[in-house]
Amino acid sequence: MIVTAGSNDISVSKHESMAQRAYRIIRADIISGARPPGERLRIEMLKTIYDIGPTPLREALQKLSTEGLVLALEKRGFMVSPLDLDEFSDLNIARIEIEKVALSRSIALGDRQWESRVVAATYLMNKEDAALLASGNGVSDAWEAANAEFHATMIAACGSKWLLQMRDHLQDMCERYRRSSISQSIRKTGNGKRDVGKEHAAISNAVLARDARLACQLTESHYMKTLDRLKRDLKKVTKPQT
Amino acid sequence: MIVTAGSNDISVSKHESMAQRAYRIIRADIISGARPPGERLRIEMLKTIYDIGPTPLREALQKLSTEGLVLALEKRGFMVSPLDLDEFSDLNIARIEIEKVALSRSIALGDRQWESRVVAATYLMNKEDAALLASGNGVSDAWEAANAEFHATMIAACGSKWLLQMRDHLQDMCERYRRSSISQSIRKTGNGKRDVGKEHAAISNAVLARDARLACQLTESHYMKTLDRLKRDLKKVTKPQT
DNA sequence: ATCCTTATTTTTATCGGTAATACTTAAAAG
DNA sequence: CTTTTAAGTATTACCGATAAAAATAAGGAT
Repeated sequence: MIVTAGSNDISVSKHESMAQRAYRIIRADIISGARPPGERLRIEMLKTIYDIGPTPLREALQKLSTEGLVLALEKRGFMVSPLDLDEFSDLNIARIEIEKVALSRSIALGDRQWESRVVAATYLMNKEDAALLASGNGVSDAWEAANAEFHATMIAACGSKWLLQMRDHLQDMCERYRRSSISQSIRKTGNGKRDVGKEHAAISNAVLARDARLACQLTESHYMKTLDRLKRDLKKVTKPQT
Repeated sequence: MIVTAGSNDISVSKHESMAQRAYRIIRADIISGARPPGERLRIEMLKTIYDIGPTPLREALQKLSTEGLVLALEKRGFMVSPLDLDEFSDLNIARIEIEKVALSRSIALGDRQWESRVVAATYLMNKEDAALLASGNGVSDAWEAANAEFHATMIAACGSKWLLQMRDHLQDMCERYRRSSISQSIRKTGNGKRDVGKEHAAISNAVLARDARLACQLTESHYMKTLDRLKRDLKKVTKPQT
């Protein structure tokens, strides 16, 4: 199973309703940064852009406001939620904590089948990490996919769909911050002086050794390193435009 | 600050939009059980009941479907999400795990101000527990409020609004199951042979002693006891009606 | 005679247009 | 310079039209 980076599994049905289509597309556009934080989402404007009527558009925006990606202003329409450094910290705290909980549970509950998935994901991740180190010109889409799959697999056996769903949601929220940072520093270095491959390998070993304590600790510091770099890069971006 | 049982803080504005009004009311009706699980939510029907037009109703239902309280069926409208024992377990696992994380963080980060809030909430809880034990005829609304405030206070200093928000959401989802159970056993016994007051007191002591380990353990078993009773009562209710 | 399949009818969800209402901005007067 | 008023713009909600699905009835086959 291949899981694209930070996506909820929204199946693209043939007979997709206009509301669902609008929701899916606008959501992707917000997370990718195509619709920048703070941008006002006027119905008239969206109507012409996406060629979708006002009613399904409003439904989509309402859904997105429940998720937190869109802000519904009283009698003043909608806007893409602005970026806020404090919220980013908050978001990451929640994400990392939930990830640790899920990881511990996964390690405690995972069966042989799960172990094999871990081994498989680690293998792919290892290859992609090597390729990343070799090429040196930033992360590829393949690496992104392998990375997402790697971390998703580690916690897959946690035994709670809701726990996983909340993690996915938080990850999507974080993704938007990450993209904003990347669009500035244009995916410059692979990962500075970090050897991400080593970190991934260490996590995988701890997981397979069923050492929840160590696995959590490694995962936390793994994410924290990325977080610190993002925070640095984001300090310039967090002025929401009106 | 008084927090009513398991409610998100949806402010009731004077110039509330029809969509928001619909969302708020239908949400409350679903959680309270007024709209039973599995019930189809036809727009025409809701239009006459709530005296709200079809567009804001659809917006409200879309929001609720994002939350998980309502199920959106492809080209077949909406229905109240059916009750499912497996999902209830799932939900509770997530809730308890997040609660433990938040509690640990709260104990580590809480300041004197927070301690005083803990003491205050414990005091009220203690009084309500005593009243509950004395009267013997089931939990009162005052007890419910004190209980919600008690547990909310313990984790209030966790330092992540998102963590708290996710807990609230999960709690609301659980609440619906709880209400279904209660409507059957009609709030019969206070809590069987449990002395909930003792449990609350023990949790409070562990929290004030900054013993995260013990506090988590006590909180977990505290919730698990309630959970087991609910599960027993719910085994009869979980046949979703068409 | 009964059951299954098919066609028709009725119900109902979905979507786009439109009118009314509220807000914002800009300009003019005090 | 501040305040008030008016015009323009955008949001909100209702309505009608379209299309899809469920229900029912009819016809044929076993």
